[in-house]
Amino acid sequence: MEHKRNTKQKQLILDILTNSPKPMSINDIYQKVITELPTIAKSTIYRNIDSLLSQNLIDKYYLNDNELFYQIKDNNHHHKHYVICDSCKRMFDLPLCPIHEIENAMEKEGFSISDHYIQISGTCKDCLKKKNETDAK
Amino acid sequence: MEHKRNTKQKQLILDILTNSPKPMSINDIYQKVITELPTIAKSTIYRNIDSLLSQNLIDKYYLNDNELFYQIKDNNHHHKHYVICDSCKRMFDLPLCPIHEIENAMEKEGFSISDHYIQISGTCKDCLKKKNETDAK
DNA sequence: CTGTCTGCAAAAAATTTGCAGAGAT
DNA sequence: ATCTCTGCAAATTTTTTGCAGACAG
Repeated sequence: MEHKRNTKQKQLILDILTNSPKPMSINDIYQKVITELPTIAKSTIYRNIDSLLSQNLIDKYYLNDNELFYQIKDNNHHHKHYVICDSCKRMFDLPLCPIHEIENAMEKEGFSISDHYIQISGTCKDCLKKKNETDAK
Repeated sequence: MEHKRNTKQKQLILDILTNSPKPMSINDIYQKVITELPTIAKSTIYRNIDSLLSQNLIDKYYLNDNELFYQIKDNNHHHKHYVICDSCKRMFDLPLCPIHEIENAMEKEGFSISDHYIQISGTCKDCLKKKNETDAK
């Protein structure tokens, strides 16, 4: 069995994802990486993202537009519950997780759940405030 | 303002999506279309899918793997609640919609919700049954 | 008729792969 | 020392675009 190694390229990608307040696309990551490692090849990004996914260190998913996004796996969010502000793109916590009720209901009907994904979008308190201030002018 | 026209290509794509019990990828659609219209160009599929999306006749979303899927818009599901069987890819109804509770809690905290999306995946009753029968052999 | 839509071919964009050398363990 | 990872270039795959003719309204 092959053994995954730690390289500065991989570590850098992981650091960038760890410090990003929001999910990043391959291009987001690439743009950020080349400021520190200008000679890196894009294929290295692809290969490391695959590697990190298979090591279960990051999550891959899909936002509203046409791109895949990657984000560090957050142990407090192994259920994928996202709340995203349309305006500032920050992500917030779901105040409650309703999935267990659903799970119970569905398993009663004979469906075995392996995964779930909840994404809620809207405008956060801060952006609403800004918006109101602008409108008032 | 340009006016959208109805062509047999577009109608065929819409019919195929209407009659499909499950979401289809661009390739799924293309493979199906060429059995009736062998000379159609793939770019026509892309263009018509864009057109149908902008007419709000279909929904676009993302399943577990790396592909975009399209599905006819179902008026009973304007909230995007999907339950998908990993095995047969059929889609089922959510037995209950928990979003209103969450909505209340979040709006209390000052977040204004514009959209939400719930996807639950797993194995359906039928596929579980098949699986058990196979395992038993 | 007036434009939009189509098929084709070509272009552009995104992702994957082969390889020889660099670097991690 | 071994074997994985990297950068580069090329190959492949996916999506978009330009154009002249077809065809819907």
